[in-house]
Order: sequence, then C-alpha cells, then structure tokens
Amino acid sequence: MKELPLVECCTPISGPALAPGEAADLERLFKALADRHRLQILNCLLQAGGESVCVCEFQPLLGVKQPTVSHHLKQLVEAGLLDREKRGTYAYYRLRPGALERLGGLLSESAAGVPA
Amino acid sequence: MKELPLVECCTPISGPALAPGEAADLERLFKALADRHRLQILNCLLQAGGESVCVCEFQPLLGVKQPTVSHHLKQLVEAGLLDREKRGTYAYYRLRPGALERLGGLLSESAAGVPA
DNA sequence: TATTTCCATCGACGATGATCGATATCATTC
DNA sequence: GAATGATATCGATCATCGTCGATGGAAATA
Repeated sequence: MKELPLVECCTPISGPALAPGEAADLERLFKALADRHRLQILNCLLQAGGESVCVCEFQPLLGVKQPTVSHHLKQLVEAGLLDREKRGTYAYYRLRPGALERLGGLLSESAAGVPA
Repeated sequence: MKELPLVECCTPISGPALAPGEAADLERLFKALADRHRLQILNCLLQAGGESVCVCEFQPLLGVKQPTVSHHLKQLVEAGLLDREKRGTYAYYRLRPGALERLGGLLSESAAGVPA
C-alpha cells in the first residue's frame, strides 16, 4: 500500500453525469451556434424582431455563395433555432419563438447554483 | 429592367451587422461548448458548486485518455470559462465566476426584443 | 410547354478538430 | 540527484465541417 500524498488529490465528486441524450442535444445546439456565419444570420433575425427574412438577404450579408447559405440555414433549422416557410419561389426564415430564451435560461439557471 | 415579381421578395433589413471581433469572440465561446466531453466537464464543475476539481476526476468521467482531458481543459480555459490552479503536482480547475451567467444573460437579453 | 428564377441537394476538396502514443516538465519522495 | 507520479505538450492520424461548382426541383412567367 502507498501512503497518502502530502497534498490530498481530491474529494471525489459524484454528482450525476449529464445524461447521454441530454449532452448530445446540447452539443448539437452549441455546434449550431459555433460558426461566424450562423451567428450573423441569427443576429440579422434578431434585428428583424422575430419577423421572417428572405434567403436573398443573407448572401450579401455573409459574403458566401448560395449553397453555403442554404447549408447554414439548414443547420439552424435542424438545431431547432429557426423555422422555415416557403412563399412562391422564395424561402423565408424566422427565429423559432423561445428557442434562444430557453438556451439562455438554461445557462443562467445552471450557473445560479454557483456561489460568486 | 425587370418587373417586380407578384410576390415581393422582402423588405431589406439593414440593422448593423455583428462586429467582426464580437462575432469571433462568440464563436470561440460556443465552439468551446460544442463538445460532449467539455459539456460533461462543465456539468461536473457546476455540480461541484464552484469548487475546484482535480484533473484526476475527469478522466474516468469522460472515458478518454489523459492527453485528451488536458486538451479539453485547455480549451475551456482559453475560452475564459475555467480557471486553473496548481497545488503541488496536481492541477485543479473551477468555473470562472460569472462566465456562464454572462453568456446566458447575453442570449436571454438578445431574445428579449423578439415578440412571442 | 419552354424558360427563368429561387432555393435545396450532391459530391469533392481543403481546413479544422478530436484523439492518443510518446515525450517533456515539474514537484515530491527516496 | 535518481526515481516516481501528475499533468502538459508534441506529432501523427482520422473524422468532421465549411465551402463551392454542378445539378435538381418547384413555382412563376412567357
């Protein structure tokens, strides 16, 4: 047997681990937010005050080609952050109501248990 | 000149774009959160209530090798989410006070301007 | 129906990122 | 100071992601 070191390593903390499904959901959400261009899209939609914005707005804003814009929009929809609506040949995107609030609330709540 | 289509595409929205630096900061933050293992680390530290946790706690929790744990911890520190402290040969990490709150507040605030 | 326009999907390529074995560093112990 | 143990860094490998040209589909127009 080995003696304990002078400085104790740690007192094991054994809170429940993040549920695998829950961790995967959060990972997808944050992955969706972890891109400059997708953040620009969200910022644009926030400034639109929840109104729908046409795809054609995004391309000049982002400075990338059309397939790339489409790709990013799809990712945001699949993450549950945006809703898509088609009118004629145009496609419109808007913030899914409450999506960002929920994420913000989750972070604030989690951190609320931590003393300053 | 071309006539306007039957369905108007959109009324251009011209709010200020996200400042490049600001977008880059946010991107780094969300990138740091966009990984299953780093989320598990944060969850563990949240359950520790802001207390320091030794590195040796994380390896069995994550189920990855030691260099990988070290890699993830470094990313979280560089993102400004964790603080590192060394005692003897051991390294301890803790949540940087207010970091998660700020992020949560930012999201909630941004979304606050959007009508339900 | 042919044409045009808008947008999504596909396939490929280059870049970025996660992982791990090997090695380095540093403090402790012998 | 040699040996041990904990952690960080390095270098290579493999997977994932962002990007874009080419193509496809659907609606509007001629």
